[in-house]
Amino acid sequence: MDNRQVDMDRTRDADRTREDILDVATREFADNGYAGARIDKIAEQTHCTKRMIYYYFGSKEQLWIAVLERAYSGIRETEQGLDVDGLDPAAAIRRLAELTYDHHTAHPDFLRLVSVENIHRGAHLAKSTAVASTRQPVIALIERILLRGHEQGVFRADVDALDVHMIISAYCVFPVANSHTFGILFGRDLLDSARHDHQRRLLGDMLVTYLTTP
Amino acid sequence: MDNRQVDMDRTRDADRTREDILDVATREFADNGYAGARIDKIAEQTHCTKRMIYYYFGSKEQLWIAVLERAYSGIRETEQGLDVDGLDPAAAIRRLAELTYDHHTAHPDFLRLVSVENIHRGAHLAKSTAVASTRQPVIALIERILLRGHEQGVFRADVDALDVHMIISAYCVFPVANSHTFGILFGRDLLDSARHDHQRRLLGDMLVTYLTTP
Amino acid sequence: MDNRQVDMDRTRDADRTREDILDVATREFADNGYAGARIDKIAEQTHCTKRMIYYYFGSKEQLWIAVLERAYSGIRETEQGLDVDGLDPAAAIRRLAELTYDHHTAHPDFLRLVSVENIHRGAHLAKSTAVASTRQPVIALIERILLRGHEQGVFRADVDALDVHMIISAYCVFPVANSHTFGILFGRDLLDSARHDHQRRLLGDMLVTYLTTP
Amino acid sequence: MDNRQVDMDRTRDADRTREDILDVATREFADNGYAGARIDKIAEQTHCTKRMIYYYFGSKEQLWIAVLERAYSGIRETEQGLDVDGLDPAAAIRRLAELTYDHHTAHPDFLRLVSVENIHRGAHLAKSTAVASTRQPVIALIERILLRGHEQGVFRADVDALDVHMIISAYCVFPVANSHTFGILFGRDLLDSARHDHQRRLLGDMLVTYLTTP
DNA sequence: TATGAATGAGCTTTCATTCAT
DNA sequence: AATGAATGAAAGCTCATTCAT
Repeated sequence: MDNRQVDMDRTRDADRTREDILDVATREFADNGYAGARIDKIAEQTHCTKRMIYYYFGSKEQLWIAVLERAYSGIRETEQGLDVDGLDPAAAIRRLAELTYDHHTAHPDFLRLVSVENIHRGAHLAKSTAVASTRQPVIALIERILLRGHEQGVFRADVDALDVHMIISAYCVFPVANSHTFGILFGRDLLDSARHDHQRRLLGDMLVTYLTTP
Repeated sequence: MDNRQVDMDRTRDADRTREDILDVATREFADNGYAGARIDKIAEQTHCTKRMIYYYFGSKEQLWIAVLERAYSGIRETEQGLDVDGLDPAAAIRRLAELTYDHHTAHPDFLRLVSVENIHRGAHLAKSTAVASTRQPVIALIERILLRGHEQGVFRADVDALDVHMIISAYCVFPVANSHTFGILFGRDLLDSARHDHQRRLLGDMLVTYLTTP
Repeated sequence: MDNRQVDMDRTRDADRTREDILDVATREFADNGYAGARIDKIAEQTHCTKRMIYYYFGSKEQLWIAVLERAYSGIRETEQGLDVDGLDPAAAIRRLAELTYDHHTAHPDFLRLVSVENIHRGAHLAKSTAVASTRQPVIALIERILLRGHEQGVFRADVDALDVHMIISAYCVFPVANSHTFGILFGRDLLDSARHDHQRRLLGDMLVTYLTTP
Repeated sequence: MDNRQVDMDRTRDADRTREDILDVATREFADNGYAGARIDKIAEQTHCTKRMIYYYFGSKEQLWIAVLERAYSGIRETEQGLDVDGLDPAAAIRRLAELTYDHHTAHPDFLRLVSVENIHRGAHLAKSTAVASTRQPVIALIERILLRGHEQGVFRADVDALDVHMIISAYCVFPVANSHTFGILFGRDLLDSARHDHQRRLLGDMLVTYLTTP
């Protein structure tokens, strides 16, 4: 192997190690919160030593930020993979709502991380230039759909895209972020796969009904 | 003073100390999560010593459970203070939604505690007989309103009370529980008092529109 | 034993533990420098656990400051125990020089600590209000002696008390602070007790000769 | 270029790298002591990697010894550059004292290294054959001056060259080695350039006065 | 000659908890 | 009912050093 090849292999190994650490750290932070997460436990479940975690990430806080950043990049990619150009406005909104619902229920760890970060008042996310400074294309997307709906005379005019996004987020976050306490208090498992379709459809129904009522 | 009087005073002192500890502990847990909360810091801000916390509550976990129980009793009292008998069904639903919205935005610490408890998969709440075994009268209330609405022909029939409760909860929890990350990512402060009325009305509008659309 | 007695005993125990820690820490810091000193080693040689060191002093740095403060209080007490009122000016200066020489050669650890603190640019001493803000009565003492000598016509007039103090300090510090490198390079043990009297007398001779030469 | 030329270039590069490392290491050790110095920090400030430091010096301790050796060679060269043959004995002593004073105030890092080495009881210097086994010509020089002074009837006879050297060293080392603690305690900056001439002259005055007083 | 990745051992510090009174 | 002193276990983190190439 020539030197270039060797360097690429090393880089690939290093990247793999980094990803490996991030995978395990995501689970540990999501399961135990920031303060409850243990660097030792992360090391144990990784194919590397605790020392390497500091070698790659510098500190527990920076590891946490890296975990957060990667988690946020996931939902953004999902949103960017969405193509609603061929759909009528109501179907487009419904499509976005369903996509969000599916992503959140499929990635409970992501929302657990978000909960933890909110407990810490977003202090770490605010530090992350990678996340904080990113434009959120989903808002522009909703704006386009709402405008199209209004132009076609099917949507009411007085609706704000950020409000719509908040409604979708709130509805999709809740069953994941609060499933345990809700389950204990009300005896219903919000993540029960038997309820998935019903619950997802309810969001679309409610939104579309609201948007199409004059 | 006779002995009985002395005992009552002691009891009152003890109660006051307990409440004092719970107040401080609520803030500490809400601000730092379960693992991040420090018994030392709670003791510092209380008019008693660390040893007293153990005297009254036995352990950090039991203190946490006591904090949770007291917080849940707050929302339950609010709900039980609600009287919708004089209102038509739409107004009644709107009233409940607004009451919930107001309670949650007025008690952000409560929802922070709930977030923390969900991170821990509700393990402590499940242990608490005080909370877990309590009937949730709010569901029965919603059922009565929905039934009345259906009987009067103003509400659709195919709506589940628990779904309605989840919608309300999701919408009311989100601005409080996720205000920081949402603010950083989308540049809008969901707790801005200037937006309070608009946001609260939007929930009622959306719910009533949905319920009254055949 | 009544409660007051018990409290006093506890206080005495606590004080003894503190002093015990300071004794051992003084040696450890003097032997290894600030960074080289090990909290573990201090704990080993103390009748208490490592945890207690943090209980009493809070951090390695604060322990270091406490060690420094106690060391400086030693030389100050020695100086304040000095009474030169009955001596003529030349004898008084000689007495002060000898006292300083004896104190420094008798407390090599003190000067090792001072060396270490100078390596750290006095950063910790500057923080210590106990030491930094203390008046140094020795300067006033030298001023009085110099004035008396001038009034009696035996001392020259153009001498500054701080210069005299620096000369004494420099001469008394060097054999202790630099004994090892000097010994290796020049083959003479400056702390050899056989040389003590000669070296001590030389300082007095030189100072008095200088002060009394017009 | 022929092979010999290539080898010479390599050697020159290697020498430059060595010097580069020694420069940076000198500052790092002088600023932080032996244990406080960080190989990582030295590497950062050098135009080479950490691995190279080990390649050239083998270990932290050997690097420290190399730093010490180079520092000592500096003062020795200064002393050897001194020519007092044309001066009368008093002027010669004064010249030596001034030269030493100037060298020490001009090279504070050197004395910081010496302080650090004394904290470690000269253990490393003793290992260094380069330094420990070197004859110290300065002593012979002082002996010659003293002898000449005595022969000319201007100096007293009972003075030892090593004592004179110690006096000079003590006086010249102190303002540099103890400037920080002295400044904090007595409010005078011993390295203030405005005081340089005065302080340097005082040493010569005192020495010459002592040597010339019968 | 040169390097990026990796590490074992040990560092300072923290924390919920208990002991003795 | 109340307390100051004390602690074992483990946390996050660091450091001089070496491996593989």
